[in-house]
Amino acid sequence: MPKQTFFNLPAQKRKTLMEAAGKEFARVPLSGASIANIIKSAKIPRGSFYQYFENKEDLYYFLLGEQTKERKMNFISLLKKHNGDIVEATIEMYYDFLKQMPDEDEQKFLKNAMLHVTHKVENAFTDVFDIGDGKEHLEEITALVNKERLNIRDDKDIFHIMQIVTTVAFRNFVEKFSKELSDEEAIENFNKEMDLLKHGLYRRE
Amino acid sequence: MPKQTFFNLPAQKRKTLMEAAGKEFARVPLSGASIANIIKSAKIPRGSFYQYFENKEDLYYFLLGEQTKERKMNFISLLKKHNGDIVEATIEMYYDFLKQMPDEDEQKFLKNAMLHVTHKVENAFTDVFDIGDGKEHLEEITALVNKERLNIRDDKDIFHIMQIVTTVAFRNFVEKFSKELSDEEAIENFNKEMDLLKHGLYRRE
DNA sequence: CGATTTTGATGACACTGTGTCACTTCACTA
DNA sequence: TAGTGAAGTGACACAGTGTCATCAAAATCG
Repeated sequence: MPKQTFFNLPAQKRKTLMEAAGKEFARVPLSGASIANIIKSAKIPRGSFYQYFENKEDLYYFLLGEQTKERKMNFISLLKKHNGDIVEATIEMYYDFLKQMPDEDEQKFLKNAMLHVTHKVENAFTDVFDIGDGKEHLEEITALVNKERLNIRDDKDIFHIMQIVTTVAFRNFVEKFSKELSDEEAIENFNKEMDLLKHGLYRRE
Repeated sequence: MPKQTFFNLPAQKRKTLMEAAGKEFARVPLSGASIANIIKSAKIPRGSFYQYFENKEDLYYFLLGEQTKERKMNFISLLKKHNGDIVEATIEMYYDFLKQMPDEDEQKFLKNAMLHVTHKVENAFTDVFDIGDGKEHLEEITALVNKERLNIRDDKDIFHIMQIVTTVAFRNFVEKFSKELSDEEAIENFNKEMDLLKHGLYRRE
């Protein structure tokens, strides 16, 4: 997390800084990004950077979190819209994600993130639970889920289902970028896999 | 890929070098590893390192590939053993992987790899297809698979099923490391999820 | 053989980038 | 208006990378 100093900054300066960071992380993946470029582009001195952030990673994960925040917030409402159907909600989330695809820099940033996924990056995308107090949020989702339709014994299994669906969805994203699939191809693959998840890999007797 | 010079090296020297690399990559994740440490430990001059490898990453992915080679080779025989059942074969692969868990350095190396997974690392684990000529290998697997039991329309769907199963299996590994689960907990989670995959997330009518 | 060419070994060096720290400036309050 | 704590600043020490000119060894050839 950025230091308090960063949050005390005037909004404009904060925005400039984040834009500079976005630009640099769009240019190259985390490992290749340089603080020098960011501060040059944001026109702040080196010392200030360390006044605001622990290091490059600190800024990076903060930015990633910000960029995915809205997308994540959306899940609850999608769940309501689809009458508690987790898979359908995730499918629409996937579509939205593809459609939204914001400005070019943000797109490149995401691509870099996807191709150099760390455990932390993956969590940023798949932990739809982890907003604010994670516990409560998970409970909220659990309550919303339509259990009639699901092949589960108890509430704990909902967690596994979420896990599976988000993991496979995420993998499909990474693939879209790494294999440079068109939206159509990506969606075709994704739908096929979601279908297999719903009805099972094994044939029904 | 390492340069030819590396493969021309006497076996002993090559081994020493790989051990030194293993040690360094066990100590810290790729981004933190230093060539200086590796060459000091392997007692070779800096220039020689660049005679053998393009850079740190080159060595890293080569080492990763070597360490997982045998584990990957195993899949075909597991598939035969389980009469072409992909899920059962993958389940046994997972168990083997947990049980084998070799010397401490190799274990730490894997842990670092898992927690800082790049798209490339994930592929190293999940591309059970990609040994030697990928095309042939995939066909070999496709031929072996027992399609009677699977919920598929054509051979292309087998690919999606492999994708799903290996992705979820891989995610379970990462989780074992990141949440420091015991073997028992890890296996319980994993079995639960494999079961959901087999029979579907949706309830059978 | 000795000469020549090719291949490999070596470490000093230029360069890039990080994080720190002593010092300055600013904003606010007593 | 002096005093205090927070924020700003950039020079610097340090760590790491990749290259290159040079040397050594081995293979090839007339």
